[in-house]
Amino acid sequence: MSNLLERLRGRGWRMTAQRRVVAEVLDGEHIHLTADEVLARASARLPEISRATVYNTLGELVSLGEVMELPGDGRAKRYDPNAHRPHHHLVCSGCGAIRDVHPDGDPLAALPAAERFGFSVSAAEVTYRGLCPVCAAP
Amino acid sequence: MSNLLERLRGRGWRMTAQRRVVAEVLDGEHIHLTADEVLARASARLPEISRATVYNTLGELVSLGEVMELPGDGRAKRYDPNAHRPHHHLVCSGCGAIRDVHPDGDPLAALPAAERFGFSVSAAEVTYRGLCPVCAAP
DNA sequence: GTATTGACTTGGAATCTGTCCATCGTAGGA
DNA sequence: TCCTACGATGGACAGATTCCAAGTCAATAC
Repeated sequence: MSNLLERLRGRGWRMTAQRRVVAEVLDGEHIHLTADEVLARASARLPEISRATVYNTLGELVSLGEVMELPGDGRAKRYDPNAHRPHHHLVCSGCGAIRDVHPDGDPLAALPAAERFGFSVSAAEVTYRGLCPVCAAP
Repeated sequence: MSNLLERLRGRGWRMTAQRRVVAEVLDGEHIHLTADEVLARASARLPEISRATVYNTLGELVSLGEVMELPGDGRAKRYDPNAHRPHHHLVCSGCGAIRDVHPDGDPLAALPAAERFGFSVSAAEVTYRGLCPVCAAP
């Protein structure tokens, strides 16, 4: 992600302090923050950043393909910066922790033509559910 | 689903007109209604039913494992009554139409132990995305 | 059949997410 | 350095869901 800012600048993105901070907050592995969490972390570095700007910037990063939007299991969507490397997600039913995972094979291949209802199917997202070591312990 | 009411009664569910109507509304194949749509259809049969009751009843059906909750691609969650028969979903990126599908094999098997991070993984949900025949036609 | 009681329902307020908009500020080119 | 178009701001707004206090009723016991 360190070169994300370079890439964005190369695409004609106007660089501002706010956008830089949002991009920095999303840097790392197994990061799956809600917009509100992004706002909280960004505010710690740039207190005057506004909620609208966080939403705008996240929306732009998503449509640029740099960030993946995950349908929230609870209410809020989560934002995953590893959009350039295809992966799926493993979610703890107890505490909600999320890990990026890489299953074998292509899940798309498992859907027979007879089950496609004439759709042109282009992608498959897999969500695995279970209990993390901590929540499974009691 | 016709025996859903029997099963619920057997589990000690207190049967009320409201709960019966909500359960009836969810009867069928390829049913994926939002809470608001459930309310609208339930109101047609029982005009005085309240929104809160619909949410309460849907929440109970979900925690009883009778109904599956689908994270809404747009805003509102959708409720799928076929929870007793495992299946996955095919969603049209154009119009949002949803079909129940049954891929070959068990997607759980595709996740190697090394990718499970110590979780006890118990389920996998697959969402296929593509364009339905109507939306694919230019 | 009637009384009883605790679970269920109600409707409106509150909350949580996310979007919109008019105005102000500023990055980056001239 | 100056301009200007694009970005940021914050407050209003909207949609979805949850909360709550008060009223209602299904199921059980008598």
